[in-house]
Amino acid sequence: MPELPEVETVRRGLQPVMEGSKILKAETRRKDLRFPFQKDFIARLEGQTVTGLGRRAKYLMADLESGDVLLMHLGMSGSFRVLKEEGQAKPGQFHHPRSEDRAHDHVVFHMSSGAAVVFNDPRRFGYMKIIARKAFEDEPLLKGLGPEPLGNEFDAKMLAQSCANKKTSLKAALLDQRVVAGLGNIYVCEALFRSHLSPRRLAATLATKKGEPTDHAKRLVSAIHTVLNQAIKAGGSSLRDHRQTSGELGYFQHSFQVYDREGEKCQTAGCNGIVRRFTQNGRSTFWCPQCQK
DNA sequence: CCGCGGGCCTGAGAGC
DNA sequence: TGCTCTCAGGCCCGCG
Repeated sequence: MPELPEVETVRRGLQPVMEGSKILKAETRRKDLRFPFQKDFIARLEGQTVTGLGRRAKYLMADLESGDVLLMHLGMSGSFRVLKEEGQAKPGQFHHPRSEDRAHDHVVFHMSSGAAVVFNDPRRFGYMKIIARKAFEDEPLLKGLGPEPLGNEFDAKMLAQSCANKKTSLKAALLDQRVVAGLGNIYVCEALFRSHLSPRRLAATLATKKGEPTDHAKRLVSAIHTVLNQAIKAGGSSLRDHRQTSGELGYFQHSFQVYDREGEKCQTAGCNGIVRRFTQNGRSTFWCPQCQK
């Protein structure tokens, strides 16, 4: 499911019920997600106050007063729901609006704010890991990540430099989390479309021979900013699994111009192209061959 | 080091 | 109705 806008939407939903609140009880309902839970997973969470809830790329990070950080990744199908605890008398019991989903509720945090925070993940590509804040710099999961696409350091110059020596397509480069961290298949397709750049173009063409950013690089960075900001504002894109923590759907999928729109007319003004689909590095690419060059 | 393809899982939808 | 096949928003790992 989730790319940066979906993860950011989830972060904003969890923040009010987690930040400044204590984890009274934590439950894991199986021994693993993508990886086995650490043996001391529960012990390091229970009794801890969450001092901050942040995001890095597609990771959620809960800072704990102990100095630990709870790292959470939604994989392909992970989602969080915020539910109201039904009563102090029955810890572990909470109201669930979609009872048929209970089979994939794998983790629950019972917060002192009165919220039950439930992690659901049918495919279990998601995972949670607790790391010490001191060891943050060395964390292998985070170590190679490139810049935040909405951060100050990500600009045309930086993008051009990191693409300059790449031997791969622009599509593959943008999906590479070492180049820019947080984009996935949907937003790469949409950003390329909005900047009229072909997904097949060589990534290295974003830089001149002197390593300066081309106008293409500037257009692309600007399209990435626009599409991510609009998607966050829309609560993300709900194709299958993504939900806001309230259970509401995101609605940016209605604003897709190419993703999942094979065969439809190109929306670029004055273009009479048709949206096409092909496979690049094992993933579907949607684009308009007419106006993306 | 880099780029690519396989594999990890479950579920939805298409086609027969 | 039900089976089989394909595909899905991500990313680690091993190979060449």
